[in-house]
Amino acid sequence: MAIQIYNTYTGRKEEFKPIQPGKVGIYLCGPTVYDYFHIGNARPLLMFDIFRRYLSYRHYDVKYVVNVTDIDDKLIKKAQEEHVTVGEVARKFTDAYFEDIKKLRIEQPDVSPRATDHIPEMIDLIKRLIANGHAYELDGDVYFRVRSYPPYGRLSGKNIDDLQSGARVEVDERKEAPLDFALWKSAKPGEPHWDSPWGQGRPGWHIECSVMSMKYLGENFDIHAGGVDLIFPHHENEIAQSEGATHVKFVNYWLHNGFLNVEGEKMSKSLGNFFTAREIVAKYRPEVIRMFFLLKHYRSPINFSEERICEARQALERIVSTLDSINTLIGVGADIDRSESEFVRGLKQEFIEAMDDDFNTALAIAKLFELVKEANLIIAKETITENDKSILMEIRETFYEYNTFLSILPGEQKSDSMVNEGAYIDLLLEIRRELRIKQEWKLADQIRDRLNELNIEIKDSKDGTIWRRK
RNA sequence: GGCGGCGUAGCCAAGUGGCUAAGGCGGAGGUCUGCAAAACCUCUAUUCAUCGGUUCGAUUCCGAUCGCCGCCUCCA
Repeated sequence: MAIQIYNTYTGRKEEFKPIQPGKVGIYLCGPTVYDYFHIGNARPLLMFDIFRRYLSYRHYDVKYVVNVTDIDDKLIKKAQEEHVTVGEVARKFTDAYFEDIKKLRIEQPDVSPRATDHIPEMIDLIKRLIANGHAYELDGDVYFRVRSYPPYGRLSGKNIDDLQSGARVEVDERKEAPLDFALWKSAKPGEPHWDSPWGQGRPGWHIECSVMSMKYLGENFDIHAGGVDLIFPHHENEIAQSEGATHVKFVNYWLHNGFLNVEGEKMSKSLGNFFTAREIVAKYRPEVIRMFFLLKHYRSPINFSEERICEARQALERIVSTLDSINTLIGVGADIDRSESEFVRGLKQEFIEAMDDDFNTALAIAKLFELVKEANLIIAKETITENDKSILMEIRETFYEYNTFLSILPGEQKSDSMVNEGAYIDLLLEIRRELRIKQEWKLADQIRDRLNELNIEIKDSKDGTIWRRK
């Protein structure tokens, strides 16, 4: 079965057929760097990174581009408020963006183009649009002539007449039509600006994505992604601009993630009901946050609350503790010959089918829990055969394999101090073991309680005592 | 007003024209244990918002109703 993807453009799931066999070009509308991004903004960054890595896992050669919008109204406003330059705002929050995605275990895109590095290309594209009648200049501004592009509204399922009657924007009287949107804006005093054939100014918001996606992925590329709120007008405008200039189909598959809500309302800066990603990642492990998102299909809205995050943490704990048990039972590095069991193979196939079906991570994760259940059943047995062991190994290998794109297992990297700490804890537990043999419960319990206060959890079992950080 | 989506157990959440409606959290029992914690196991929806229709058969398709949400303006 081939990979199926829900395409907003056609409104249905379609078989994914890359333009070039074995290769995929993906563009995601990235952050506007005027502030730290919040946990809702993290959803597309996190999910599409997983999809991109999954496609790599499925042997596609993926080129993944996520832009950085470093010039727009919000940056200008922020700079004015803080009495710094727009460049300083952009630098600060671009750095923060890269730090934050790293903390969330999101991999670097192959290309992270900045809007301000592509002004000449934007000017070129606008020139082409003017030349072929899709755009017009007005006192140093340039507008796209929506009426000149008949398919306008196709992506968002809107028609131009409805849009005009429902328009709530104050209409710029100079424009030919209310829906015409800015490609180039003349500079106001004190604003950043670039020279152009229409005087000094700056690009409109939508043009950068057309330019940068086509520059790095070609005039026609496979996948363009973003939040549902970008469907209109941003992506609609991108299509009009790009196809108006090239007369080539812009994007084959449009993917849109659902919103993250807080108590039923969307999380947004303007509503003030947001948490920055860095706040959340400081409070919960990145794996937990990833699990939280994975537990729901990317196109559905997801409700954010600490309770939901804690549920995700518990769910993840179930996986991690089973893997721990496997490791203590058969050793971390053990390598015994394995004949792939029917059971594991079946579930692996179901996992892949779930992922292939429009990236149904919620279903895929459920398959993982069925593996966990099987592993626990084996672990609980009185006698464990060699065959049992090999099944446990297969299950463990499966988790490691899928973790290459899920990144939900605890990170390997441990600092030196943590390694040392581990040695001390082992020492304490060794002493405690002696005490328990001598039935000196009081002292033994004291060690347990004190370690617990230090967030080290002790679990006694017949196979010995294991510990972990809470 | 226009367009789109959603309504599945206490909560979260997949899914399908007909076989036992996944999985997780929580809860209840049990196992293990010096005690504890943790963990594990078992159980936890005669039913899929409501009402009609199509069908041999619908939670799944169609229509209506009610409720919730998003977009139509910057927004992931």
